[in-house]
Amino acid sequence: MQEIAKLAGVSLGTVSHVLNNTATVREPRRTRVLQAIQALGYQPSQLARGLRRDHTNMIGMIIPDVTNPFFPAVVRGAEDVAFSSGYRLILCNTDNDHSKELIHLNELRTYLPAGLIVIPSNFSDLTTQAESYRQAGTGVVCIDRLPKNWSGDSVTADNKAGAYNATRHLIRLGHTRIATITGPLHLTNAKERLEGFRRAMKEAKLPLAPEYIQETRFDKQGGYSKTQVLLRLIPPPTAIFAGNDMIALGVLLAVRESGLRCPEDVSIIGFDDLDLGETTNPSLSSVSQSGYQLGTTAARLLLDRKEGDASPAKHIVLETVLKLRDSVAPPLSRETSGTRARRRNKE
Amino acid sequence: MQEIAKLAGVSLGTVSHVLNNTATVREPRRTRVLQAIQALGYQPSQLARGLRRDHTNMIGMIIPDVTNPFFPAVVRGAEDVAFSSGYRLILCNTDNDHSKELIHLNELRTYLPAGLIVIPSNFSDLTTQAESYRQAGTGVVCIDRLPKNWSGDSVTADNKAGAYNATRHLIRLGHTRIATITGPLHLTNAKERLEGFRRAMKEAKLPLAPEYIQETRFDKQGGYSKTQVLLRLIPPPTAIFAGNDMIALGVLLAVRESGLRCPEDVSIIGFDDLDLGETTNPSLSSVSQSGYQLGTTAARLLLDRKEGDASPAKHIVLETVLKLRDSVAPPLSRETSGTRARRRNKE
DNA sequence: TTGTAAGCGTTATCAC
DNA sequence: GTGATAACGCTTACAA
Repeated sequence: MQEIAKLAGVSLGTVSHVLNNTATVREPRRTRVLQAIQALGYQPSQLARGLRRDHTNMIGMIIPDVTNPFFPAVVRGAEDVAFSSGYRLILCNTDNDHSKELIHLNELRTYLPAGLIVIPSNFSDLTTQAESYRQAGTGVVCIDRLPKNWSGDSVTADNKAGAYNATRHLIRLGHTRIATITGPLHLTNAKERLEGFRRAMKEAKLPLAPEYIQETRFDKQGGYSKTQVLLRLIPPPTAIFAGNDMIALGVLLAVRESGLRCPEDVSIIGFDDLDLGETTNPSLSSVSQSGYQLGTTAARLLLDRKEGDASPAKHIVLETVLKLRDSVAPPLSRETSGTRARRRNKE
Repeated sequence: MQEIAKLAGVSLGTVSHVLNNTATVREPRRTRVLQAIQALGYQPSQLARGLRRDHTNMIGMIIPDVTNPFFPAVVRGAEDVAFSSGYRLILCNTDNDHSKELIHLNELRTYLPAGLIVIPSNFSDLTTQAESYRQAGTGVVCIDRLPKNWSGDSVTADNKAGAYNATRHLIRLGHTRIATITGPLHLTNAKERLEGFRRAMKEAKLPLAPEYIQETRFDKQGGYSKTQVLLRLIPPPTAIFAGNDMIALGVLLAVRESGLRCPEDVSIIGFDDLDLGETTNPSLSSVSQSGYQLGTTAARLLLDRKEGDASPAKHIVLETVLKLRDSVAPPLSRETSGTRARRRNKE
C-alpha cells in the first residue's frame, strides 16, 4: 500500500479512500492510484483490514462431518452465496463431538468472522457461545437441526411434514404394518420426523407397537441392524420409513439379505434424497430436501443480518418433496403376508 | 491481553512471553498470568497474531467442488491433520473454472496462510502463482492431478498402475474386447489412467480400436452417453474400464437400459471406489484410492515444509488397490457374444 | 479533497 | 527475567 501511494504520488490515506470509496478522490489522482494498484497486482491484506475493521470477510461454518453425504451440498450452498458477496468459508468438522465444537467456536471468534453457520453436533448447547458472538455483533444461524434451547436464527427442513407425507403415502398404498427407524432422538430433526410419522399413523387409526419404532444412528449400519430386529417381529412390518437415506440403505441391504424383496415384501422410504438413492436397486424413494438450499438460505440470512436486518430471530422452514422411486409398492395381500409371517416364525 | 496483564499485575510483554514460551517467566508471575488467562477465557486474536508473525494458522484448500463425492474425503483428511496441529482449513470451490481458481489464489495469499493445498482445476497453470507463494515462504502442494509444468510438491494416486491392474484383471478373465471411457485427457489423472490401460492392452497384444477409447467428463452423464456409443459398435466391447466411478455409474445405467446384463454381457470396473459403488446392483468393482489419505499426506507434507524440510520437490504417489465386486465376470463364450453382436446389428 | 496520525491485538527487539 | 516500545498493514477521525 505504501508502494502504491509512492507510485501514484499520493498519501497512504488517499489510497485507502479510493480502495473503499470512503471519500471522493479527484480524477487525475484517482486513476493514478487505480493504475498503480493494477501495476503492482495489489490485494489488501484481509488480516490487517479485519483487525482494523473489527470483522473479516470470513464466515465460519461448523458441521459434523463433510464426509457425510448430505453435508457437502449445504457447504456448497453456503459457499456460493458467501463467495458471490465477497465472503470466504472457513470449514470446521466436529465429528458430532460437542467439545470439539466448543473448541472451534472459541477459536473461530478470534478471526472476527462476519458470521457463523452451525450444524450442531449431538447434545450441543451453544446458547452461551452464541450469546458471546451476538454481543460482538456476529450473527449465528443454526441449520438442519437445532441445539437445545436455541432461540436464534435457524433454517431447517420441514421434517414433520416430510415424514407425515411419506407415511401417508405408505398408508394410502394399503400398508397397515408400518415401522420406522429413526435417527438419534435427541437430534431435533430425528425427533420431528418421528412426530410426523406418528401423526400420520394416528390419523389413520393404525396400531403402532413400540417395537415398530427403532432408534439408531444416522448411518447404514444402524439401519441394517435395526431392520434385522424389525423383520424378526411377528408380524413383521410391510413398510419401513427410515430416518434418513443412509439408514434406508441399511434397510435395503438387510431386507435383501434376509431373502425378502423390496418393494414386494417390504416398502422403503428414506429422507434426504441423496444421489446414491437413485442408483440403488431398487432405486430409493425418499423425502427430498435440498441441502444446497439450506446452505444458501443460511448464508443469505447471515448477510441480511450483516446489512442491518435486526428483526427478531427467524426460523425458516424449507419445504420437502416426496420423491417416489421403485422402493415402494402396495403390500402383498393379507393372505400372502400371513404366509410370510408364518414362514419367518419357523426359522 | 491488556486485561490479563493488569489482572496478573505484569506487563503486556510478559503475558506474551508466557503465551509463547519465548522467555522463561519466573514462577510466581507465570502462574498468575495463566490464571488470569483462564479467568478471562482469553483466546489470542489470530488476526493480530497473523499480522505480526507474518503467517496465520490457516491452510488454504482449493478444490473443484465439495459436492463431488470424491473430494470430501480428501478435505476431511487434510482437515484432520491440520486441526491436530493447530491449523484451520479455509475451503474454496473453483468449479473447475481456472479464473475462479486464480481469484482464490490471489485473495488467499492476503490471509498469509501457513500453506496451500490445491486440486487444480481444468487447464490451470499455477506456476507463477505458486512461485509468488513460495517466495513468501508459503508451501503449496498439488494433489490428485497436476497442472501443466508443475514442479512443486505433489501427492497423487498411482493412476497408471491402478488402471493397468484393473485392465489386466479383465484380460485375465478372458476379455479381449475391452473399451475405456476416460475423463478429460488434459487432466493428468485421466491421462495416466489411459496410459495404464493402454500398456496392459499392449502387453497382452490385444487389438485396441480407436473407437474403443472414449473421452468425456468425469460424471455419470458422460459415462452414460459414451456407453451408448460403445454398445453400438460392431463388435461391442465385453468389458469397459471407466475413468472413475461416476463414469462407471453411467456405464451401468446405459448397459442396463440397453437390455444387457452386467456382468454377464458387459463387465465394468471403475476408479476411486466411492461408497456408492457398494450399493449399486451389481456392486461396482473399482480401483480403490484413499481420498482421506491423499488429504492427510498433503497436509503432512505441508507441515513438514513448515518445520524446515527444505528438500527438493517431493512427488508422493499413493498405492491403489483393485476392489473386486459383482460387476465383473468372464465374457460369455465367443458364440454367444457373436449372437449378441448380430442382434444389436439388426436394430 | 487530501494528508497526517492514532490505533486495531499481537510479537519481537531491546534496554534495564 | 521483565517491561517499554516499535512494527505488522490497514481504516478512519480529524486537521489542513
